[in-house]
Amino acid sequence: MARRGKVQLKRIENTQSRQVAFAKRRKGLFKKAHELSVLCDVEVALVVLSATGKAYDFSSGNRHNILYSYLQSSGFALHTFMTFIYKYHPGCAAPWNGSNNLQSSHQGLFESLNVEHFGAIDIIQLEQQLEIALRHTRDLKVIKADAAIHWQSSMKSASFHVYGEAFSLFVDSNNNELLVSIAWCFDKVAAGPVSQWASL
Amino acid sequence: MARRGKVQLKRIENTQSRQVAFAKRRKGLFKKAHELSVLCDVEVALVVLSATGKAYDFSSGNRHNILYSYLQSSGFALHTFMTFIYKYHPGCAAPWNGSNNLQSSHQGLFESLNVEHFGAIDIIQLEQQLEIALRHTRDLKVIKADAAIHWQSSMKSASFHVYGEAFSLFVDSNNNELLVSIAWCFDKVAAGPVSQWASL
DNA sequence: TATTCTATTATTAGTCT
DNA sequence: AAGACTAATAATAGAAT
Repeated sequence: MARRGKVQLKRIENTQSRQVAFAKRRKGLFKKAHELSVLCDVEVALVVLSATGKAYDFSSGNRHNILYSYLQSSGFALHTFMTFIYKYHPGCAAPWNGSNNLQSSHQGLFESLNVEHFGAIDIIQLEQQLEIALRHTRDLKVIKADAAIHWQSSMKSASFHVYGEAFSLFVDSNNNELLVSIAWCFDKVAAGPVSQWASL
Repeated sequence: MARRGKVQLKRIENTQSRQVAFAKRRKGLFKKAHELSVLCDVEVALVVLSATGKAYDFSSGNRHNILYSYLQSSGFALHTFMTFIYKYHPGCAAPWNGSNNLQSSHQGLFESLNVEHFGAIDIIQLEQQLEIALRHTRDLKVIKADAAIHWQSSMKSASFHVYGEAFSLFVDSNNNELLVSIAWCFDKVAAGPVSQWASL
């Protein structure tokens, strides 16, 4: 026989029924999401996280997808974190037990990782891992960035990188000030008199 | 009469039919998403972006929602951007035509914004606005950060802020190197010999 | 543009393999 | 646990308003 009445909108208490319902309804929901995106030509992003932590995602395919763009836009920060942590604290970043995409891409060298090829879920899980790793790393106070300041005597300037951004220290010949700038910012972001610095 | 046959899975070409279908199916999809989250006790996050750029979202209510956490986790970067752009280029960040939450929270001072109280869509739209504003600002090359380097003669160090992070310049008394560090990082992140700097 | 109507298709809970 | 069946409910295309 089929169902006796309409479904009540509350948690299905029987575990087995709940799991079966989850599989069926999840499939239905994803189908509907896909249909909506195609029929109505709109962007859809959908993430379902099971009680056991397994994640399922859907996003309408093109690169203009809002969630995709959003994750993409944070890709820079993510890549920076990845490189930074893996380089200086590889142990923390090790336990990748996420989705297949992630594991197959994790071929030892994070520098070669192309975040574009990850799905939304990979990135979310990766970032969560990295946050844990970062917190742990900060607690241990063991981060070391060995990137040296590069001196350019001819330019009377020095450059270094932090967070993936290129910073410059240089002397303003007009007022003899020490300036700090970011590569893309053509004005000083911080300044102080060279005289005081020289007296250190 | 009702429909004649099963629906074809392809873009509905008639604009009016497409818009009606969008309204109906969107409502249906959100209902299904809600049902799934309640019946099966799972997390669901759903974002739909219409062709005209209007965003609709759903996420199962609790704070452990994966999308919510994700957006939450990027709150720092967002807040930094907000503060930075509003402070130095308020005109760019002005046209807030997003959801109600955002407008009601936008009471003049961005410093007091609490990103936690925003919904997913608010944050996505806000970040998009900020990205446009930032790109515009970079193009015009008009960003000026007037934060001065603060010299502490007694500490033989100087500090400045970029991207909301506190940086320090100081001299390592052991090897007479100029060091750059970030506040939370207790080791140097970049270093160079003072002798070379002094000769500038 | 939004809502109602209704014939029809679509989904799915319970059941059985 | 995964799929097939089926009666029953749910969703919705097209039309009217």
